[in-house]
Amino acid sequence: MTNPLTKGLPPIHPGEILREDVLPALGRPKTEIARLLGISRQTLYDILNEKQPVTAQMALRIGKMCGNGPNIWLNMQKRYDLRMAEAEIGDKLDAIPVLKAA
Amino acid sequence: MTNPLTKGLPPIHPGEILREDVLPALGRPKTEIARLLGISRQTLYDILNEKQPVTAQMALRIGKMCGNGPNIWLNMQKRYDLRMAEAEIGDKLDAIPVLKAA
DNA sequence: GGCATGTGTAAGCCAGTGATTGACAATAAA
DNA sequence: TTTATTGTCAATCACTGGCTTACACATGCC
Repeated sequence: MTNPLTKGLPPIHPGEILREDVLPALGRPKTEIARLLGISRQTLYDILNEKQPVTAQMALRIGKMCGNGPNIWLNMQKRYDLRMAEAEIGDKLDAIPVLKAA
Repeated sequence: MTNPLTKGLPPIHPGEILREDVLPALGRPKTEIARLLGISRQTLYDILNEKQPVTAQMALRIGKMCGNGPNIWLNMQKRYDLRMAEAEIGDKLDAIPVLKAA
C-alpha cells in the first residue's frame, strides 16, 4: 500500500519543518522555546536534529505553541515512522499472506 | 484542539478492533495468526489486550495481512496515543503560550 | 575587562517499553 | 490419549524518550 506519489521521496522528519520554517518564523532563541515548551533544551535540539521523534506529548506541546494543534506534527511523525519501518522490514512483508474472511 | 465530536468518548485501542472484529472474521487460531505475522504469540496477545501499542512495523504487518494497508492501524494508534497524552499532560498545556510569528 | 545569555554538541544516566523466550494449567480436537 | 489451542505469567534483553551536566564558542551589555 505504498503511495506511488510519495514513492522514493525521502521521508520528512517533523524536526526539519520545526528547524527550517517554524522556529525561524517565531524568531525567538531556542533556549526560550525549550523553556516555554516545558522540555529540556537538549530534547529540543535532538528533535531539531531528527535524532528524536515527535511524541504524542511533544505534538501536544508544539501544537499548542504554534496554535495549529497536535495532529499535523503527529501525522508527519507517523508518515516518517512508516517509511523507516518499511525500509527496515519491507522485505519480510512479502512472507505475510493476505487473508480473506472465512 | 480537542474535537468536540470525540470529546469524552473513550479512546479506542487498535487491539480492540483486532480482537473483536478482525480476528473473528478471519476465523483462524491466534497461534497461527502470530506465526503468519512473524511475531511472537505473546506480542499478539499483548496487542489484543491493549497492553502494547501498534507500532509502525506492526501496522505494516497487520495491514498486509488484512489487505487494507498500515494507515488505518497507525491512525487508530495515533488517536489513542493523543488521548492518553492529553489525559497525562493536558493541564500543563495551559502553561504553554501560543506564539505568533515575528 | 568581566558577566550574562544564547548556541551547538557530547556523555552519561534512568525509567520505561517493545518484543522475545519459556513455562504453565486448562480446554478443545484428533 | 495424544495433539493443538488458549490465556496468562515471569524473566530477560535491547532500545529509546527524556533528563541533567558539562564543555567550547560566540555575542552582547555594563
